[in-house]
Amino acid sequence: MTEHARQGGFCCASHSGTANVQAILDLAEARAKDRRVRLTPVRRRTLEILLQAHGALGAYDVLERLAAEGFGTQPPVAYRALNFLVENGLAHRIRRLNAFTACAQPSEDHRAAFLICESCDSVTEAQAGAVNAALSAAADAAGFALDRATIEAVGLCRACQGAQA
Amino acid sequence: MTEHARQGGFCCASHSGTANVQAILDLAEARAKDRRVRLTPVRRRTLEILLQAHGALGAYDVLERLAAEGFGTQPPVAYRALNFLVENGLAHRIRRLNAFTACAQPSEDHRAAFLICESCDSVTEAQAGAVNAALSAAADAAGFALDRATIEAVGLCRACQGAQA
DNA sequence: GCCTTGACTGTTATGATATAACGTTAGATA
DNA sequence: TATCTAACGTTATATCATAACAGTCAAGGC
Ligand SMILES: [Zn+2]
Ligand SMILES: [Zn+2]
Ligand SMILES: [Zn+2]
Ligand SMILES: [Zn+2]
Repeated sequence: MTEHARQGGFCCASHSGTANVQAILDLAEARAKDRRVRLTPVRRRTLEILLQAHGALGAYDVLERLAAEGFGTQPPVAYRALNFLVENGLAHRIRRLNAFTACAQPSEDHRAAFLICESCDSVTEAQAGAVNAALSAAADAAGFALDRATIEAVGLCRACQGAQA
Repeated sequence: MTEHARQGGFCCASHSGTANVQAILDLAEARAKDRRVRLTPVRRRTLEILLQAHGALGAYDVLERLAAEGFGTQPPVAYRALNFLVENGLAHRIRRLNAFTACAQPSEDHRAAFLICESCDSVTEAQAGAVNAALSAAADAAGFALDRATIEAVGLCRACQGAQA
């Protein structure tokens, strides 16, 4: 699901180097230590899979890859690893796509918004400070104690606007 | 799914009168005429079911009620009616709950945000003008052509804050 | 009026997403 | 090493959603 064609060795800039991936994996290790949770092999590998993915991946996509590498073959294997990553701020769940994506800025305590392209299914993580502030205000006005929020925008990414849809 | 207990004849103020329900049904009729679409019996009844519901209803909940009243018994019956209502601004889909809810302000061209209570599963439709403005700005900054958005907040409603969670 | 046409309904069948429950394994702790 | 718990992998099942097709109905052209 939601995987776009690659062109040559790498599909795009954000996947053309391992430097960034490595940095995030290092950060994940550090955070796990910090929080006294374990970044086990399945969990780590799941994060790598998300980081290397083009766009968000469904749980069953992740599972397929894990199974091919000798990890478990059944859905809970993928769901557990993905939920771990989400709980620890290393991945996000994109509800509109029934999919997951690695967090692009795991070092920040950000509440992200996602920009989902209807044409190519790409998912971009946007800065959502202002959006969350506005949402907090709206929640306050309603007497609602806001914990967290899902903010997902649908439209056309820059690339697909040129090619239109 | 997501149905809370009722207490006596009616569960709460928003369901204690038919006046508002009737007004919305009338508005739905008018809008259908306007748009040259048909508010058929299943569709109308589906809207009524949502309006009378306590919180959001899953498609299969709606289906169960429809089937009991002599409409079709299979999932597409419910999904089609629900999709019609959503497309015509008479209902909203709550992705976090895999559920649907009648629009509380169908007369406005609003882009709604939803406040979902973790404790009682109630869903409140909040004014989201400012939130959408902020989201538009974030999308612009990313070169993203925003079409529409899903904004769902999770937390505690006013009533459940008192009773804590 | 009556026929054409497209929208609507209902069905069967299947696909896609997600979790419950349980026995086993492996890390941490003492 | 003994013990305890988190994590893993499995089976089984629950839940959500759509594809495809046949019969029905209502609006618009003649
Ligand atoms: Zn993130
Ligand atoms: Zn695109
Ligand atoms: Zn609404
Ligand atoms: Zn509540």
